[in-house]
Amino acid sequence: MSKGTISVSVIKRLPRYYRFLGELEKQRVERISSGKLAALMKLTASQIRQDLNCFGGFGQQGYGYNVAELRAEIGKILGVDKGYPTIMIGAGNLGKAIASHINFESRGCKLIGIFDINPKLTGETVADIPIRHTDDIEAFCGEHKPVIAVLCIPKEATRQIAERLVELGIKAFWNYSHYDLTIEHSDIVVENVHLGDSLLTLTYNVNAL
Amino acid sequence: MSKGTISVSVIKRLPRYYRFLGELEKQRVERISSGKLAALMKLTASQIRQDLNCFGGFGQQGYGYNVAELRAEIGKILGVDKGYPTIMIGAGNLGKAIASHINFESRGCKLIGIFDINPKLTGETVADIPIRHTDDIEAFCGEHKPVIAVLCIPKEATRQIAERLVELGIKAFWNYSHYDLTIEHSDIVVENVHLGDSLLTLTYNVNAL
DNA sequence: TAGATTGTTAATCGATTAACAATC
DNA sequence: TAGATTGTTAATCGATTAACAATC
Repeated sequence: MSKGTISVSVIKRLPRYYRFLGELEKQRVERISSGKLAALMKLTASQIRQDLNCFGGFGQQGYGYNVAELRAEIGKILGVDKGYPTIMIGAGNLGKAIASHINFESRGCKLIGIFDINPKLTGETVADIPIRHTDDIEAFCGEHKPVIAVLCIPKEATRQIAERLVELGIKAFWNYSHYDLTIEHSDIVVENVHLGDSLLTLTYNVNAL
Repeated sequence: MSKGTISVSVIKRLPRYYRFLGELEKQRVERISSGKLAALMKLTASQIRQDLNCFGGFGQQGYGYNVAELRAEIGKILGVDKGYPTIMIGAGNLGKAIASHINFESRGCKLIGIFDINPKLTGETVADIPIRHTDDIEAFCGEHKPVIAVLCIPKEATRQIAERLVELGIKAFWNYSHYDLTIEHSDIVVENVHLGDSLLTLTYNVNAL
């Protein structure tokens, strides 16, 4: 399938391709050329063809790409059907919003547990999932073997919780805490989401107007 | 101050520099060399010096950089004190979480209004700001002249609301909707936040383990 | 077949890294 | 002064774009 290692630039574009192709499929567009897709996504046709050919020849000369087929291929590459068991730590405003707002299932994840250190939240339900106390993480992980953890906790707690979760077999972190998580272990992946940085970038660009 | 146009790669690193320097300042670190900062941030010393010299010579040979001073300079470049009047459209789970979770003030923005199309939410308060009905946007903008809009609305509504806000003088969008907002007007800036894409990237990286 | 459009190689462009003279 | 570390130029690396032969 692949030809060597795929660059992170390419990987970060894949979800966007997947999204646009989903939209096209919904509009019952059967096929699309790299040129048309490029115009739609504000990329170059060249880049699209280069990107897709990292994974294989999904197109056909003189025809273009079959939308449904291409979307399915990219979905497979991304792993949208993996259903990785996922837990969330921290059920404050942000945690609750993420839990109910993000469609984990369509992104290869299945949210199966939510934990918070505040006992007052225990028993509350978010996205049909009961909030458990942080003390129960060990027992829960032992039983359900989650692979991914979403961290919606204060930055002070992040380092420590992450270590604890690695011990329990967590392989990936989707980190919303105000802390740049970098795990030393090489077989752990981290995606840091810094919403504040994103806003600050916007502010910078407003200055430039 | 600047030397020509700054590349987006550099700009996107600025908030992270600002964050790390804030942390160092809090720990009462007075000065730091590009080498030490690079080790901390997992960058190269070369890159840090290159980045900073896009804006001017903030360091001193043989000494390094004064932490507080450098942070202040970067803060000024980013515009952390601008206090751009900002409104939010959409007060669902995500909107409420963003409004209460993000410190707008420390990022050059001042959240002054929240709007939702659901009349049941009107009057509710989030982050000390009353939720208004979407119908009141025009009157509010006429009076308060907001510059930035945070969009936490469904993708179907985004295009239209954005156009309406541009008419009302909004210059920048922080867009959380499931829609790639691209404004044709050249004097409008957009920061699309696609949390779903971020999760999907994580899923891809988990597959690779 | 003729037209369209891919897959892929080559050229260009930009960003990162290395090196080192300047200087605090 | 000697040591450290910057600012900056040059070298390298990688990513994007252009071009075109292959082919549906």
